[in-house]
Amino acid sequence: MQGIKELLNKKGHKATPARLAIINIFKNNKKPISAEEVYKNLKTKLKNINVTTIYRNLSSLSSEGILRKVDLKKDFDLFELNEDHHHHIVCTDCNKIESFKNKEVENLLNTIIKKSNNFKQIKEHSFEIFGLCKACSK
Amino acid sequence: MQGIKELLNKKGHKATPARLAIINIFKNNKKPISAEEVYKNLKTKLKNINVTTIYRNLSSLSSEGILRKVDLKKDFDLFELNEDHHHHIVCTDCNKIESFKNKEVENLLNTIIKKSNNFKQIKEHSFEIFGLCKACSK
DNA sequence: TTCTACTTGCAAGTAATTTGCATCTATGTT
DNA sequence: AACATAGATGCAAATTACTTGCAAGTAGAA
Ligand SMILES: [Mn+2]
Ligand SMILES: [Mn+2]
Ligand SMILES: [Zn+2]
Ligand SMILES: [Zn+2]
Repeated sequence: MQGIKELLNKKGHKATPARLAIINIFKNNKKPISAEEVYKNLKTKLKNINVTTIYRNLSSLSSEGILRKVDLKKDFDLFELNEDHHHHIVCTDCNKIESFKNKEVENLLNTIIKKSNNFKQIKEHSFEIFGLCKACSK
Repeated sequence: MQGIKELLNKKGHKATPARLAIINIFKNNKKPISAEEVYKNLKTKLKNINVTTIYRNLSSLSSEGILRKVDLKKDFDLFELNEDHHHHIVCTDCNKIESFKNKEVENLLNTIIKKSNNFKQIKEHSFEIFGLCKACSK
C-alpha cells in the first residue's frame, strides 16, 4: 500500500482513509461493482462514511485511470480496477460475470480502423457479451 | 408503411399516429438517437405529443425487437432500428458516429463461448469503439 | 356503431448521481 | 512540531433521465 499513496500524491490527490479503503475494496474484488456496493462494504470499516464520497472518488479515480467504468446494461454504473484490459460475459438472469481476454479482439481494432473513413485513432473500446450462464439456462 | 401496421397489430399493439411517426423517424435516420431527440423531431409533426409517450414507445418497440437500445457511454439511452446487426465507432469530441459490420467479431463469439466455463449460449453482445474522428484529432 | 383493450397526456414519483457549502485534514513548508 | 492551504468530506438540496398512476381518448375487432 506504499505505491498507492505516492501515486495519489503525485497526481495531487490526498491519500485519505476513504480513498485508500475504496482502492482496497477493488484490489480484493475481481468483478465490477457499483457505488452502492462499495458503500455497503465501506460502512463496515469506516463510521460516518457518506455515499457522496464514494461517488466523488469513483469519479476521480476513474479519470486518473486507476479505475474504469464498465457498462453492463444496468441502470447504475459499475467500476473495476483499470489493470490488464479484458472483457466480460454476463448472465442476464443471475448477474454472474466472467471475464476474458482475447488478442483477436484487440487485433481486429486495427483492421476496423483501417477501413474507417472518419477515424484513424482509437482511444478505447468495449466488448461485452450477454447470455445465460449454465446454471440459469436449465 | 403497410407492413408496419400489420406487424404492430399482430403483436397486439395499435398503430397509433405517435407510434407510426416514431418508427418513421428511425427509418429516416441512420444514427442512434435519444428519446429527447425523437421528441424534438416529433413536436414539429404532432401537436400535443408528450415525452412520456416517446419513452413508452421506445421501450415497447425495443422489447418487440423493432428498435434496439445502444450503449455509447452517454448519460441517456440511444435507440436505432433493429435491422442488420452492426457496431459503432464514436467520436468522443463531436459525437460523430460511424457504423460498421465485421464478420470476424461475430465469429469470435463462438471461440470465446467455447472457452468459457460458465456460459454456453449467448443472447447478445456489444462492441463499440471510441476515439477521435479525423476532424477532431487535428 | 359499439365495445374494450390498448394509448396517451399530464402530474407526480423514482433512483442514480451531482453540486453547494461549511467544516475538516493530509501534506508541504517553516 | 506547529502552520498554512489545497484538496476532501458530510449533509442537504438539486439534477436528470426515466417511470408510474390515473382519467380520458382511440384503434381495431365484431
Ligand atoms: Mn472485469
Ligand atoms: Mn447503428
Ligand atoms: Zn446465471
Ligand atoms: Zn469528431
